Amino acid sequence: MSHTPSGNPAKPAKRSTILDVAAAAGVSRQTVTRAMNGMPGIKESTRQRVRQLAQELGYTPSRFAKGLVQGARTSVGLAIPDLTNPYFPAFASSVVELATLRGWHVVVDDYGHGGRSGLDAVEHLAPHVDAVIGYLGGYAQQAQAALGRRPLIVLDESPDDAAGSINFDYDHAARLAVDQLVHANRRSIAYLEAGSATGAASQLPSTVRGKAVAGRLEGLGTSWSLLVAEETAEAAKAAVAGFLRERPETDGILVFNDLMAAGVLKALSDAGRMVPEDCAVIGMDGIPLGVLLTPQLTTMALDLREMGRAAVELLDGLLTGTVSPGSEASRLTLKHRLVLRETA
Amino acid sequence: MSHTPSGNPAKPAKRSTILDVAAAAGVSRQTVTRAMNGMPGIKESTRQRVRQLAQELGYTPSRFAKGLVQGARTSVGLAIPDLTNPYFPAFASSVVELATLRGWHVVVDDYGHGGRSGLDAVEHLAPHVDAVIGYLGGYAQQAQAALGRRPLIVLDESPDDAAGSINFDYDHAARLAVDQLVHANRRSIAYLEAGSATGAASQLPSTVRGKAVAGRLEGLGTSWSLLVAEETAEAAKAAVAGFLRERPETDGILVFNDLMAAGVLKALSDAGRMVPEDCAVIGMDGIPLGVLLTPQLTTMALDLREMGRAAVELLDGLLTGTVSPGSEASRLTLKHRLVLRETA
DNA sequence: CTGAAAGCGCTAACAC
DNA sequence: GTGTTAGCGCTTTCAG
Repeated sequence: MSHTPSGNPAKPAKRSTILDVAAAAGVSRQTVTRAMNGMPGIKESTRQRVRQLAQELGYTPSRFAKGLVQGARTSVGLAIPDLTNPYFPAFASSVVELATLRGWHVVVDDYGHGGRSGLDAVEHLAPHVDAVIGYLGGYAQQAQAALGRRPLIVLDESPDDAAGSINFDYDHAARLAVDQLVHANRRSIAYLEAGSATGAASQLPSTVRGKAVAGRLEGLGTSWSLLVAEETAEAAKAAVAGFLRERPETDGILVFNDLMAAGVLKALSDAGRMVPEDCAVIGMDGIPLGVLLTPQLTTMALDLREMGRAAVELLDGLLTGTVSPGSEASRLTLKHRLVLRETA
Repeated sequence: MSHTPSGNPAKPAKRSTILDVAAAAGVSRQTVTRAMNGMPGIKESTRQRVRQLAQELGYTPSRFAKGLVQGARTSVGLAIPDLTNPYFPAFASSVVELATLRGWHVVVDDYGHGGRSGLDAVEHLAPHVDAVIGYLGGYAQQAQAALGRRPLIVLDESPDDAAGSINFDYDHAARLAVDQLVHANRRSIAYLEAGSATGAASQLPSTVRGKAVAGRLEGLGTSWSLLVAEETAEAAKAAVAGFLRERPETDGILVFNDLMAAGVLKALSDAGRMVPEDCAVIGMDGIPLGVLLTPQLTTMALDLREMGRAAVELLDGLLTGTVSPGSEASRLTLKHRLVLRETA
């Protein structure tokens, strides 16, 4: 048990500065600097004494003054739509790990609440960071403008206006997934798209991955249906539950992402359908959640650790000037791989 | 190596400062400040022109100079052991949301990689933040020391040395959970603890929640077993799989957290046990994952949004001086509630 | 080994 | 409307 010396500092007293410590120790501020930063050219006893005093006064150097003088330690903004979808923390975890390894720090903004947009997130982050990595869902152009010279790396979005980008080869993913279903002789395939549930009226998917899936399905001349639900497991479950009543013959479902696929599995189970016997399911993302489901989810997986590494390395290149903004090297395209588990 | 011709600002040229913009516009720096910050007392045409130039020069104000002059906009560090366990992002999401609402920004450190500790995380965060909220797994004393006067809020840890703390009433949780099993006539109960798998040799749980569960079980004179596994679904699954072979009579399992409970469910299903008929399972945490599992997980739930709010409000109090460090108001204790779903 | 000066980039307070 | 002065807290010279 340790006691706080001389009472608790209750009110946020004016932060003590280097000068307070210097005065208390009867030395100059440079000596304090030397003591605090472990610099040479100072007597060990002095260092001890100064540090002791600093501790007692609760002195901690101002990050602003330090940054102003020394030049910024890199600070990266990470804009994410929804930490509640396990996909994003998995990605964030990787980014944070690798950024930390480089001595950077990461400011996270989850803009999924209160009707905020990816642009809001970037604007909120902008004053505090040297660069931003983010899933913005559009706005790349304005977001890059808000950052000025500081690089923006956008994910899963048209790369034209950002310094860097990471995209996915959805045609490849769609091909693998659709073919898997078709080769297993699935005849009535549905694709569950994420979006505002405008009813099943719209015949065209709106997301890039949706379009890729549709394209492949059309290309094969397979009969298929489009379903739309909000990007949550619950909404997916409800949408599929309703759909199964209309189209009981459905024997294969492709899903926008794994989280929604979890909801689809629930709907199938509630409807008494065996998976994959009666109906196969393929998700997309490859998050760890998939193996915890019953049956375990077959999915188009991205290597999220690899993605984090790609993002951080790309940013490093942009920051050091090794990679120039908008150059070929600044546009990455990653591919999904088919992970066969139990649902297809 | 590609060198970009002048004209395309590729290399990280020396950041342009307010003076560069002032010079380019032929005005004083104060006018630039007024233009950039939307301050009054400036002709609209001048503002436009200055902003235009700033944009072209890629000028963005130095956060250090600004912070030095204006006093810090609050920056909160969030130290978290593992973004891969859905519990933590759920909590983080809430903290980030509410901090953002207050105009704060949040620097996240996930210290679960590379053998880093909670203390490492705080030390890494310290230079950049005005306060830290964190699951540190010990180290509160040293972490608070590293922060000096800046408040530290520790979660799920002895609160003695931190400015603020949030703890859980595990006795209450253990009572609810154990009684639920006992009243359902479960006779051979096991508790799966998180920790380094030292073999089933140790007869005593090491975590606070483990001790609470053990206490309740002992108090009731029920026969029970202690199991230990690392804090992952996979490890939990393996541990339980092995245990079920030794003790096939097991008919109720209490689990350290929901993630591990997911693994337990898999082990049970692999062993051909029906849940809850053959064996009931109760998790702890109340993360969204629970409802996606099959069968849906019964659990001792914390309201994570509520927790995030409690943490942010407590921090606000500490920062403004409304709450004094170490005072009664700075020590919060939250209770779990039993959420009955399908596994018990 | 220690101290004194200069200045990082910005904005608040006052001139004009 | 706009410019000038001062100074935020720190580290980097450079003297002693």
